[in-house]
Amino acid sequence: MARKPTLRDVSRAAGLSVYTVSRALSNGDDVSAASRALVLKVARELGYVPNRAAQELRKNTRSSVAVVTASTSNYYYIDLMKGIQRTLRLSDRTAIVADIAAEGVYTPELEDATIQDLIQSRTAGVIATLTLAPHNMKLLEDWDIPVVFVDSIPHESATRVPSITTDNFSASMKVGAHLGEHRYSDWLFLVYPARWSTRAERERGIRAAALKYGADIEVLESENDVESAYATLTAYLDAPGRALPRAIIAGNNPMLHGALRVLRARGVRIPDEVAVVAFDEFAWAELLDPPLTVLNEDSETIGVIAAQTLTRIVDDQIKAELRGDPSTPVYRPEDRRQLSSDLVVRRSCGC
Amino acid sequence: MARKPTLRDVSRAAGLSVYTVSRALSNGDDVSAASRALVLKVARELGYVPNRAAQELRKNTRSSVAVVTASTSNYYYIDLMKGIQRTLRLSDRTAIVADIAAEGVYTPELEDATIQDLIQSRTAGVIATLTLAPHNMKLLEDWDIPVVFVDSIPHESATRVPSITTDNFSASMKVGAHLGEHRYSDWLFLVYPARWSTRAERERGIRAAALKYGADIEVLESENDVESAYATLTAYLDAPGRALPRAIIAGNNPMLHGALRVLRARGVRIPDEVAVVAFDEFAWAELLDPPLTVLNEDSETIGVIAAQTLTRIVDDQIKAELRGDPSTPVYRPEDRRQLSSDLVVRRSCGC
DNA sequence: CCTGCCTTCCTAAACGATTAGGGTGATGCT
DNA sequence: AGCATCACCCTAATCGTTTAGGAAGGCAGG
Repeated sequence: MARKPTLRDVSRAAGLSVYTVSRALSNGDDVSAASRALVLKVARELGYVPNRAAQELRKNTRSSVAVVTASTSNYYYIDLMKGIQRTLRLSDRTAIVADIAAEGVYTPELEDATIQDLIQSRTAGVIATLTLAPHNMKLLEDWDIPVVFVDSIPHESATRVPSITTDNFSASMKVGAHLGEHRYSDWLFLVYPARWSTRAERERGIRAAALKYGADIEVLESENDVESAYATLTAYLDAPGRALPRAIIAGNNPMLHGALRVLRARGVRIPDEVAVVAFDEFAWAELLDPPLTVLNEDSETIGVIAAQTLTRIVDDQIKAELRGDPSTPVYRPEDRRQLSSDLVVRRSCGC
Repeated sequence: MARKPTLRDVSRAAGLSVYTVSRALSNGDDVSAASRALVLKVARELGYVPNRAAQELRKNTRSSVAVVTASTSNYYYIDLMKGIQRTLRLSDRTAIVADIAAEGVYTPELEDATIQDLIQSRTAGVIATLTLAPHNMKLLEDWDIPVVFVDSIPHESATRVPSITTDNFSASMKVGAHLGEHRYSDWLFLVYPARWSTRAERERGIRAAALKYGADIEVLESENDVESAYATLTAYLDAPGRALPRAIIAGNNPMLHGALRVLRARGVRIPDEVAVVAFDEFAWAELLDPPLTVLNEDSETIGVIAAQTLTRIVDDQIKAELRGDPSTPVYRPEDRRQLSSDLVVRRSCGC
């Protein structure tokens, strides 16, 4: 198109002022039925589409929400996004995904750059899947950008910030209890670093369960990807005089994948020699060999609730601003939610 | 923060004009070293962050690229996004994901609304994973927004629009040839609808291979999700007098998932009774029972190339605009690329 | 006829950045 | 001295919207 039509073009073509055109298009009053019809007709003919940058600048509003993540290759992420997108659509907002792991590895520099970028675009709000650096939380707070954590918790200094997680402690207890009932007495917990904040509660739950059932528990930490998990577990098992554990608990999908690869490489039979259970349900679990017993945390629902919470906070901000009140986001205590989860029992646990 | 600092605030605090401040911050010349240092210091102290809406409005630039998809739950999508994000980051652009399938089902209305939304935000460009309706292509063209298709092709009216796909015909021939060499003579191709444009070439390749190896080929179409695939295949096999095919070719991940579930439910042994091969490699394929023979199409590379192509087109547009030329996107013939792919041979084919 | 009150529309000022065009001294050259 | 050149900085217009603050006309009631 030679020149993209603007409001002014429509106004000229319709013989009305930009004011009237603007009002007509935004369904405001102050416009006669005849004018409105004319404006709509002309706008359609010209193919007018409002410029959102201009709207946002003038109205001081923003329409997109950022999802900050470092684990787009984790499968639970797909369901999470599904829930988020579905919910945001209801309030005409869009999600933008900001992955702060370049080539699969998290870097603090990228986190900083990303946050800077989000502030530049004056994002309406942030949904974070991992704990953000305190100075970045400060930055977002300064700019009145609300944050909601999913499956992760904020830095301890920000205890008011909402967070939607599974009740990881209870979940881990469930996992542990199941192993305990099988009378396995020697567990290995293969887990990602504490930067992903679910780690702490999951470990606490597993340890509590081990204590309760009188099992030995070893916690083995690996970087959060399949290759690292494979290497770490292999090195662990290769240590002199080390015997196979009776049960392996995989902290998430990459840990599970690495562990299964190790067991297969060594020809270890599941669950006869080693039982396996894992956190985070995924589509193929039912078809693996053997079908996997997995903790299902319903990430789609988590996504929905997170998006609802954020939407509410943002809407409250807008209302406050209209009243002339400061637009600092207001967090409610009930925005901190822990969802329960189920153990999907299949075959890998020995059932 | 009470009031967010603007360029004017910085200029006042530094005792310089907005012009000088703007130049200093954007690394332009026309500014003394002393002033620049002062400006940077003041800007940092005030916590100034430029407002991108204002920048984009004034400079008539845009910084985000939209990925239009209807299959976020397909696993290849993860790798695709990885490639796209990684590439866009190099030119300081961000990807926004626009899913035009609500609740997993594609709707034309949502496609229209999404395109409208993209034009409102004056997206720099679009990467589409499925064929878009002709009137929407027209709209994007009117607004000079370039489009690149990945793993899909544009509507026949838009033959110049770039498209990065695997060479699906050759790929299917490879799949078929492998089955042919196993001397299987009775194939079933379980496949998604033609709305996903890879369907046509994949079917053509499979048929060609069947002809070449003298095999019988049946094409069974299902909606593009696991449940539908399961239902469709079950209904097919339950028809009176129907025998099991010797080999099943699954058109993509959801088809494969549905098929495997059916075979498991019926206690069919793979590959002894029925061999299975599938399109689209995915992480768990090596761990399934049995490990799956799969066509690997390297979606990450596809993502990278698509993003590079789009970036180049957009950059050309910007240059043209600076020269005063029309900013219609220019597509080159070599932007239509077909990538080769490998068959990852594991066990499910009978090897 | 005057007044008040709608309804409908307009003018012009924002929003926060970029930048064309112009000004001011200092410096160097003839 | 006179003049050109340069480095540095400023004023003000501009991008495409929204909206406060009228203004004009019509109508009803006194």
